[in-house]
Amino acid sequence: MTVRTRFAPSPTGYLHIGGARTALFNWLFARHHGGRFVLRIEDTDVARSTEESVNAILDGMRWLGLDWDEGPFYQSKRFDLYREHVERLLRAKMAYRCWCTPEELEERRKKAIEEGRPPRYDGRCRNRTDTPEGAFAVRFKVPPRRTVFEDMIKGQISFEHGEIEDLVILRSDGTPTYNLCVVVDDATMNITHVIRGDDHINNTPKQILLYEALGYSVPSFAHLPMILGADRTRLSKRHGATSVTAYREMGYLPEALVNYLARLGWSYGDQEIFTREELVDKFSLESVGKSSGIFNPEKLLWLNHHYIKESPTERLVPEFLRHLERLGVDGSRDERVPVIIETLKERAKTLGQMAEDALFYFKEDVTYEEKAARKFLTPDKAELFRMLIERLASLDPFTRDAIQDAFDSVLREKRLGLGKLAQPVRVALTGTTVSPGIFETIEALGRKRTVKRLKDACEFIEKTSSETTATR
RNA sequence: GGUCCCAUCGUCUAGUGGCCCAGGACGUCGCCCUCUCAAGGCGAAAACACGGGUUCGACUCCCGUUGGGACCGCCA
Repeated sequence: MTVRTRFAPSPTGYLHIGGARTALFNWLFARHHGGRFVLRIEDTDVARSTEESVNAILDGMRWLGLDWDEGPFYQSKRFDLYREHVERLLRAKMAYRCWCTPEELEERRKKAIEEGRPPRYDGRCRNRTDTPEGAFAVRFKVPPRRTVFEDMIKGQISFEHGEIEDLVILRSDGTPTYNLCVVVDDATMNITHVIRGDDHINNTPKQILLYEALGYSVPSFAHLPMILGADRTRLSKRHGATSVTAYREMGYLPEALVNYLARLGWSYGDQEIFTREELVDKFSLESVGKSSGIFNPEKLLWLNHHYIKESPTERLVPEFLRHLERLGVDGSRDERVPVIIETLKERAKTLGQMAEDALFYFKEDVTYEEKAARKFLTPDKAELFRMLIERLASLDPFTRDAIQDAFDSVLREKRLGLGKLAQPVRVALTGTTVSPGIFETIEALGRKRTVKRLKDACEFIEKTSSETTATR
């Protein structure tokens, strides 16, 4: 039998980091076994589901490269199928009508909690023979025994049915509920392995009971440990960015996120970096851990940095331009872009940061950081800058090696170390004391701008030195 | 509160009874390299929750305690 897995998000928000990992593990498992990966949208809660959310989820999946073989299927389009199944259970007396209203149930629940009893449905409509007027829900009759199943990650798990209440499978408005839909869908879509978060463990016995009642074979289950925030509670908005989209917007690479998510809960010896192919090749549920993991943004950042460094420059160009644009710079027609990226690759942890760091290359005028200017743009530098301008003007080709030669010749003549010239030039060109290596910076900035900025710096020096003399 | 799940450095983890006075990675700290910042190299601090068993021998097996988490809906 070929492996079939599925990812079944409910479209009530964006693709969450936790959801993305569930999707990834399902995808990896299917791909590893040469199986099929199915996408299903669980939108039975019509009120909370939105199309916008569906699109966000699909976009997120595509961006991460999690392609699906079938779907997306929408539960909202399969209501007839679910109702048929409910009918079947009703006819077999495995389910019954319940006329208790949500308000009554809520009241009983409250009372039960107050009296210290478990807040469970008391089954009062179970053996009811009359058929009152009004809307009714349908409940599944949970048989009195225990259910044991073998979880592929957690091992054997067992539940005493006394703990399970007769669950509603059809609401009084005629719409089916989650537990029924999942079972009907997974069964009719021939899902062989249900891989999902372990927050679903408590639903599993109910679902197994439904499979059995409906005469379907029960799939294998694998419950993934949760991803927690730094405070060890379920990862949520309070822990910072949790949507896949947000990471894309910040300039993370999908391969970094995929690699990070794969390693959160799964491991392969001491290996940290995995290509997509390696992941598919090496993934197995046996090496998925049982305990929940805390989302660590620092490590994700490290991986992102790694992938930025390793990516071919062409790969980064379009994304880089996008981030530049958000900062108000159109670099699309600037042929220096690849070279500029080269200078920044090694030090940018995100593409967003790379764009920010690249801003000085594009600005018309440099604004000096006050402290930097005071320290490095001192009167003695004007002469050095002029010598440099002269030599740079005649360089051909204008490459980092040639630029270094120009520096060397000035330095030799003046008997100075590189440090004495590099920092002032850096300030003149970028306005700050931090930038890529000075030769590559100049090469990427280009001759015209370099010369212009050095000249501007000379003017600045003259102006400030005359001011200080004047105040003396 | 009930049910279920979980428990190795701050974090992700390796470890499936002797190879472990516990290995790797992120982060942190120090040193080296150096035109700044990074990158890179080298090094350091840092963990088997606790208590009982089982065993010649437990991080590894069993039980309990403690701690953490999830779920308890006519949400999914």
